[in-house]
Amino acid sequence: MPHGRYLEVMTAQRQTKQLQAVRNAFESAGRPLSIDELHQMASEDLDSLGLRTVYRVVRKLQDADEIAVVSVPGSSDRYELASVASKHHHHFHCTSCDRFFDIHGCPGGLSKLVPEGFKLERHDLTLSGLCDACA
Amino acid sequence: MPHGRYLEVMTAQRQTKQLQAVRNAFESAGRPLSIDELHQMASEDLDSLGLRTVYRVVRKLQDADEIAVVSVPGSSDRYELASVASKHHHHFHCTSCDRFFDIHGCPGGLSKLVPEGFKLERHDLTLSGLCDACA
DNA sequence: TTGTAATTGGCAAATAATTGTCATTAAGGG
DNA sequence: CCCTTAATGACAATTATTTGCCAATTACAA
Repeated sequence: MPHGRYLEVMTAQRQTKQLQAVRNAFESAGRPLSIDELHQMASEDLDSLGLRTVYRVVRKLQDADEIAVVSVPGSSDRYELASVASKHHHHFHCTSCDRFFDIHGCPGGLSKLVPEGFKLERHDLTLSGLCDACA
Repeated sequence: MPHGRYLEVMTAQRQTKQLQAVRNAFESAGRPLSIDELHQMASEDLDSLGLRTVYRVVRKLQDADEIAVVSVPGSSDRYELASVASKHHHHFHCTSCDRFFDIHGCPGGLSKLVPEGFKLERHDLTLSGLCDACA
């Protein structure tokens, strides 16, 4: 049996405090979070939270299309709310605190950069430097 | 003693066929290469080439500023000639063959996307889709 | 050609990130 | 309030990548 959204939807979902703590972390952060950031932030609500559980909750939220993975250059994967991910946007990476932030807007005009014969399907832009707190 | 370019420059450098095979791979590919791609391509010149040696040669070329690392989203690091890296450019990632290609040109106008108080230092753009061979 | 030391390559070991296992806990329907 | 079983968390195990080690090889200066 495939592991996926359908199965999860059919399966009973318990509203555990661990799940809530991770959800709260996404809501309150308002930016893409790594597994470790999620663990740290959600642990403030629930100090007994295990890293193993964070991995499992993240997988479950992914399967439920509640969050989406954000692959970034040079750092580990981040996750963000699907409601945010569904709106085209980009990210800013602070090289000092290693946090990622959402950037709204897009330069556009990228199709003219694509070589002859190539088929453009998506693009990712990462600005980097210092965030307001670190600057 | 620090491990760095200065030391390497002072140390005798032997023109081994392994080093030449890796250099040739960079020259003939004309695109950023992963460790495994380097190993595969250079092995066509020199079938005895060990992966361990590729790691070492890449490190040495980095220390000598002959090549630079290219961090990309969702895939392992690539390396490209410093002469290419020094000219601002971006990359295209083929999701079918997993190869990266150089893109010349840049959309520009990114500073207006930066949030108030943030300091923009660099940016990375990755287009993705299908390369000409896969399309 | 010879001597020396840089280089190589196979394998083990160190890293780092994620997952399997399983006894225990607890959510929530009845 | 129970009872069933989903969920948790500690730990071991796995996976993937990179590096340490060292005997054998080889570049190249003398």
